Amino acid sequence: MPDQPPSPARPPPADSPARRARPELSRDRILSTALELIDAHGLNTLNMRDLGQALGASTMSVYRHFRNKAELLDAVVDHVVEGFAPPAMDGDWQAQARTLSLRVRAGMLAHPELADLIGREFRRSPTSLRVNAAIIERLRQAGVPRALLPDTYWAISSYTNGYALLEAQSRRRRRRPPAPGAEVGRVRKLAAMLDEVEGLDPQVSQAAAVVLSRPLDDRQFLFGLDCLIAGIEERIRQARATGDQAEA
Amino acid sequence: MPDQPPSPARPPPADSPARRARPELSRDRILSTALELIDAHGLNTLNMRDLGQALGASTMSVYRHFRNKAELLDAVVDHVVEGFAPPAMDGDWQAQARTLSLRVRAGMLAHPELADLIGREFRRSPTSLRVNAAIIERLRQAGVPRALLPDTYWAISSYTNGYALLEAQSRRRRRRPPAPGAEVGRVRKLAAMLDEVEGLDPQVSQAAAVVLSRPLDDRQFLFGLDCLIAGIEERIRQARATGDQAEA
DNA sequence: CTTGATTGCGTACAGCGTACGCTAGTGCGC
DNA sequence: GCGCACTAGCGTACGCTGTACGCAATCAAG
Repeated sequence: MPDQPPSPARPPPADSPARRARPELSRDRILSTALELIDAHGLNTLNMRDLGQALGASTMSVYRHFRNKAELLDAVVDHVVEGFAPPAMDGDWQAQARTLSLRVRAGMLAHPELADLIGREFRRSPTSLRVNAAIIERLRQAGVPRALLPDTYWAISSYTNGYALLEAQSRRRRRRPPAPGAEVGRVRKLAAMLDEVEGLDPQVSQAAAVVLSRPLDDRQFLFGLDCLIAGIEERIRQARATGDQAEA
Repeated sequence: MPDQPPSPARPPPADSPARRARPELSRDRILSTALELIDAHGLNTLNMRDLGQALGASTMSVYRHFRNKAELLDAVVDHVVEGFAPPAMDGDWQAQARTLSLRVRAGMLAHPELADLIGREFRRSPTSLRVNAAIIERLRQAGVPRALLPDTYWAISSYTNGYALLEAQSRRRRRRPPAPGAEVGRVRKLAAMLDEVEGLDPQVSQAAAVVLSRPLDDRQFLFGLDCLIAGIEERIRQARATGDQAEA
């Protein structure tokens, strides 16, 4: 395993009682406190001083458990990504892929402030690798042929990440869930902005406002996801038809 | 139009010769210099002092043209997004959507360091709105029915953004284009990382390494894109078949 | 009790964005 | 020509950030 940061060679003996009046600092406590702060006040406003204070400790104490802020954030992300691990499932590969994608998206939206860190790049931490390997294995077992497995995985990942990132951003903008009747107001507001853009036909800007103000929700996410899955299934059928002997 | 930052009410009369020995500071010159610095040294390392120096000016001079760093970066992004504006095209909607998506992706990959800023969120700047409105209008004219236009737009946008973001990251990791024979090394390296992850069947990690080490390239991008487009086309056909009178 | 390791802490510093006020140069009205 | 209002450019200074470093307190083992 990769060496722990400042190498806690001898971990506290676990049977020792609370060694200090204040609850002891631990990786887990730091992580969950950091996550709370991020969820509450945003990723950008998190700083080490506030984190120390929220923990009832000093700023620098955190550095006994994490080499630096980047490593801390990485661990927070891993903490969230743990939850993406696929449960036992059955059904054809389409159904499973759908469930997996929805699960990842839900996980990202559970912490919109972290979504950027989660979805912006392919992460190589042990946790991320394990979760992704498990997802890939599910797809393989569910019947996606080996030859199409990479294409399938990356296509669905890309769509899921891309959509969830946009969605997370719109949740960050207004911290409350979209009010039921707000649809009209949204369109009008965007239409007003579009009208102020020079060199734009009013007809065009009207149509664009309708499209761009459309709320990003489950229904719309599933539209794209199902289209993508259906398109891939078509390819799989073709592959099976043309080169059947390639299958084990 | 929205008020210019410090309101340059009277712009320099344009016929005036170079008023100083040093080339005069201007929005455009600042923007292109900033973009060069970002491309060369990365987004994170850009700071106002270095930017001033690269311009042959002082740090604070930039603030005469941009209210703050965020606004500057926004303008840099807009500068790049300008290039996404769709050219005149013809062909069915599938072909046009394909071209548009490829164009956006290419634009993002032309500046991998900026990709995060471009693709992470839906931007509301006049430039972004104009470009997006033009793209939507193209899709509409090419025959995407109004009722499916929002779903179609967001699905393709999400996929394109999501894929290009991942791709940009992998370009940032190694500044050189992927060497032709490096494929095997990539797989082995990832396989080694996966082997070190606990609780992972060697068989599974082997399969995952193949999938995850797959380079993100044109071919793979087009696989997902074409699947998505084909899936959407199927929906459009269905819509036309069931409710035909909805069309104008 | 001594020794060595480990956690928590306070201080201090460098890098960042940028508020503020000064200066020198410009075009306009007289 | 002469001021006048305005502006682009600049230097200084401040507050906030991450974190290097060394000391203090704690505890296990000898």
